[in-house]
Amino acid sequence: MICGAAMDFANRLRPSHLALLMRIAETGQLQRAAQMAAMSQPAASRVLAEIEARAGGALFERHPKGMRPTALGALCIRHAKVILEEYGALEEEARRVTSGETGRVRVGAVTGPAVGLVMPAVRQVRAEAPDIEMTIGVGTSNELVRGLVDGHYDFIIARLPPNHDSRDFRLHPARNETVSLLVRPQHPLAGRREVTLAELLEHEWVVQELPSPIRQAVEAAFHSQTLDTPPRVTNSSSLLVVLALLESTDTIAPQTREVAQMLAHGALGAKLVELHLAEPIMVSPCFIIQNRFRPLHSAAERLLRAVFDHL
Amino acid sequence: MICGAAMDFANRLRPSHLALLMRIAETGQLQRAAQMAAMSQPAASRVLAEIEARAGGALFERHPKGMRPTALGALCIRHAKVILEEYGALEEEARRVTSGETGRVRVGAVTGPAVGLVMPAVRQVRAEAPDIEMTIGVGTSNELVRGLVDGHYDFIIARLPPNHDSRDFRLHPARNETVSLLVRPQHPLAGRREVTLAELLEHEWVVQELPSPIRQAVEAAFHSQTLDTPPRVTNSSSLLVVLALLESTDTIAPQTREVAQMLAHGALGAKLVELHLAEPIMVSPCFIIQNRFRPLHSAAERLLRAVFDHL
DNA sequence: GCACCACATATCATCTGAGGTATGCAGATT
DNA sequence: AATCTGCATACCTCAGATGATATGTGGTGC
Repeated sequence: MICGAAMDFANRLRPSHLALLMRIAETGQLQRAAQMAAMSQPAASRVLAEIEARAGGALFERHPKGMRPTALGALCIRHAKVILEEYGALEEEARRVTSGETGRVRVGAVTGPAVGLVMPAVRQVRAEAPDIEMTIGVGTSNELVRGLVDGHYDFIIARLPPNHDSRDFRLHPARNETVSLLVRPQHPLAGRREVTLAELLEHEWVVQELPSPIRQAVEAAFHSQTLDTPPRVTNSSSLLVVLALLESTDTIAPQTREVAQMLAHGALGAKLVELHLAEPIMVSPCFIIQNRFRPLHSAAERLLRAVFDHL
Repeated sequence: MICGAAMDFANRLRPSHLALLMRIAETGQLQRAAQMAAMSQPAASRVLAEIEARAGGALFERHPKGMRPTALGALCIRHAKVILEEYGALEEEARRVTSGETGRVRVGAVTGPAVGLVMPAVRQVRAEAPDIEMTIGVGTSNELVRGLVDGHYDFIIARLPPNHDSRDFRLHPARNETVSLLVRPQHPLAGRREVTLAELLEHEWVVQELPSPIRQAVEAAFHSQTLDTPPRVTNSSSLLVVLALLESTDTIAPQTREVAQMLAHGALGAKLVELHLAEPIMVSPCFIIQNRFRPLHSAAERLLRAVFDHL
């Protein structure tokens, strides 16, 4: 056997070679195949000759009118079709991934921006590129930042925890958040205008535990008016607990404005109202945070742009 | 879109690249993948970097302990498996064709060698390489030579027709043929030893038409003993006619020795016997003939060798 | 016999790609 | 802090692939 030369015939067959073979088979003429491949006829002739040399036999019978595949040639062409098909599929899918038409995005956010920023952005991207798989994580800023560092999130919207070096991140301020106070419609203060904090002191409250930003914001608001903080407080971050209390008692529940509005005015039919405060309660601002050294892939980039659109 | 660079990403992905990707994914380490591919780690690193540049995104996440595929990388690997599989199949099938383990052979022969040479050779090749598809054509030398010139046969075993330029062919003498005379067992001469031609003159004969070689050989045998040719002759080349006459009458039927032996002693159960002649009747010799300028492919080469083995 | 067509061959220039070694860099481990 | 591991980068070499032009060859058709 005259081995040695044909050591790995197929591995040296590049896709362009396969394409040439197919074009020759299609047209039956080397010349046409050559000009389809944007090369000169001699070049095509030589490429074919080299392939045949490595294959160890002729792939085409030379006829005066053109070329017709031999058994070996037909074999190659049969496989070439499959291979090129697969290459095309790979190219197409890769294009869709790199162009952000498909992919997986994982975004994290604290409750307010999750409702007010991420959800609209997700809906927008979902409409534009339905093949993107988006995962929205909601948690505390600390959890989110840890998730970002671990690579669990592509980017997050959270408050900046003090214990992380901000040089590791790329930050963009998100819009300011304010706190709304939710009550049930039967609450004595419901419908009142310009409610002061002092009036709220003696009511029941259900608030997230310290050191949550909302709790901090609420307490800061009282402190800034040299008031004590409300004494009758139930601690819970559970929305379930909050809703249960709101539904059955005259409890006041602070929530970010976005969440409050969703609950009060949304299509969910929750019968809740926002108190009208004399002065707004501001929460420490959120940031859009991404890992400085981990570039976003296209799908994530796309969602991020959508988030910016909704700032 | 930053097109232009990634014009045809997949087409520049060579099989070796795909293999590298798969090895990286398998081992999770660039180094191992590199040494599996018998290359240095930096080379592998650069290859990967180039692929990623063309793909438009990272294919692997770099971890301190190694590499893990990204979504894009997993996509490529998925397709790479299919492509490499197909390349492998192509290589394997091509190897079998070029090494003559499979393929199509078309051989032609006149009756004698068809039975005595080609059939044993075919059986041998069939046993060694069952995937070779063999076609045996039987005909007159003229038909066979025409078929050889037309490319219908890879090679033939025939007598040399005078009207063809023997420089177009490569010739090998096949073994000499002799004619046997078949009769039914009840024939008066059956079992007799040293039958002379003169004794045969007045019997019935069934012989091929002139200018068939057997007819020529028979007539030449009579002429060489200054005898007339048998007068009571039925002309037919049809084996069916011959067998019908032999079965029902005391007709003498000349056939090449191979055919006669197959009929008389074969497993077919034909009740026929060969006459025992005082002097053998020689047929003009056959040649193994191939087209001088059309090289045989491996499967044909293989069958040809088998034919030579049976010379 | 001559023109024509299609493929093959020759020759040259060019450049991509594959490979090597040496070295840098970052995270992890001890 | 020092070391180890694993990948990236820089720089150089070189074979082989690519591509164009010009020319040869072997058929068909007039």
